[in-house]
Amino acid sequence: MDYDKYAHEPFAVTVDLAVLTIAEGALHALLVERGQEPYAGHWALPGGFVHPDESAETAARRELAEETGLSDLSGLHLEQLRTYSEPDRDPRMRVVSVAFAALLPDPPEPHGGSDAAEARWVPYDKAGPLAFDHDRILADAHERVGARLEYTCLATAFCPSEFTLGELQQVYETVWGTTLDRPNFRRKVLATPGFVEAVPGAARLTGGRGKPAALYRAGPAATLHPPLLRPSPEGRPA
Amino acid sequence: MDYDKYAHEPFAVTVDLAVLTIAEGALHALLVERGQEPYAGHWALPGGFVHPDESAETAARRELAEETGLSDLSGLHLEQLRTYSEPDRDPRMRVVSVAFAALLPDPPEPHGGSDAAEARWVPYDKAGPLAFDHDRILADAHERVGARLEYTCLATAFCPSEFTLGELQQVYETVWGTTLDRPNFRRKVLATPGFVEAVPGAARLTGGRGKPAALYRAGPAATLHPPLLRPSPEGRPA
DNA sequence: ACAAAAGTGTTTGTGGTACACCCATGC
DNA sequence: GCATGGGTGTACCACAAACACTTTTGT
Repeated sequence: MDYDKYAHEPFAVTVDLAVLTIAEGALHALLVERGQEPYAGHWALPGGFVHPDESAETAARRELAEETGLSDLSGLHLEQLRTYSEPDRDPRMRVVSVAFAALLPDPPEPHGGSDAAEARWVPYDKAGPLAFDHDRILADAHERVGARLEYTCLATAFCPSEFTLGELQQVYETVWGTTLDRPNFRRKVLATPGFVEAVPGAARLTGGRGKPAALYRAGPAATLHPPLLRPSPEGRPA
Repeated sequence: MDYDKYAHEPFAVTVDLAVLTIAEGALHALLVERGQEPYAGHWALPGGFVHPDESAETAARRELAEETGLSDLSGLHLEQLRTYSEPDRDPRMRVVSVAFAALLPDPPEPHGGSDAAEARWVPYDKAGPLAFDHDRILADAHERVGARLEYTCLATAFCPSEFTLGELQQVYETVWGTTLDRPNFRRKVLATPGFVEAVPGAARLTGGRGKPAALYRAGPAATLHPPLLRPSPEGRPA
């Protein structure tokens, strides 16, 4: 280790955000159209350089606000995914990128911003091919979120502050691509202390028709014990 | 984004390794005594700067070999933990560190090496206080490994290529700090397809006394379905 | 009346827990 | 024989899957 800051080829450190939401019953990712080379005109994950006085987490929130014009980041759940450091992942120079997975309820309309020509919610299946190694980052984020739904209370981060159990269930079904039994899901969630809290007296129509659903808020718990396992990913009827 | 590599204050990118093993029935971490400022004479996690042509993963293996003289890294399991990027975490300059959790079976004796005055296996409970934010990294690694034991086949990475079920159980008990019911553990492991494979005919004495135990190898599976949950971390009798 | 969505009840089976018990080896 | 550690069998309990059924709303 030496002390000369300029002795080595410098590294740049960036953040990339895989921002997910649920709209019209389908998983969507937030993408920006790049305004500059390399990959100008291609779609990419929002992100950018970490400033000298910022942590990666701080930079992630700032970049998201700048590039997409999203102002209400209060409901934003940010989670570090992993760091991508292959030497050739950016053609310009050596760039190490800290990737984040982020979840938003009630997708607001992005505006496009500083470095991005345009920002848009794109259905997850139709998102790609993306610039750099962003296809892989987005896929890693999806996998990670799916896994974390099983044993954490993460699902509430996809929902607005007050939500119905049907909406919560839709989060699981959308991310996992499965269907769940409604009565059993309901029991599981309500039996887990601290997962959700009933909003007294409140109810809301969901599909326009049908019985109004009771409303819930996210509870204080962070982890699920026991976990809410998804139906056997392998052929095993688990 | 601009293209002038030297426009900003440069970042340095390092790796830090929380290398864990089980020795004498207790969890141990691999620590080095720092030979240079800052924190000269203090204990720290092994690690160092990422070279311009390396990924963080490559750098992690190289640094571990250099600093500890460990030559046989074949059984080494490396897993990215997270990236620590607080602006003031290193007093010299802006250093972003990619942390890894690593597991080794059968702890070999480290030699001390290039930048480290000495390298040594230290019982996990007695490891600290460490230099920089390494106490936190080590704690995060422990927590992560404990969680991943539940739903991945990670435990075999703590074991030599051939091991007994008793040894595998000791991995769980040591990392979790609990005791498990032997018959039930055995059934769980054998019922999970691809977790372990029997070595035909082989057996070994373990404690010097007792019935020789059958030997197993790590199987092809990577994840555990259903998971092997640890006894209720909260008071709940799960 | 009918459809749609929320919510309740019940049955059935699997899997985990907690044991008791048998086997093989060293001393 | 006894201690020690490996391995098998079993009874009980809890939970979860599956599905029938009731309730409340809009059209």
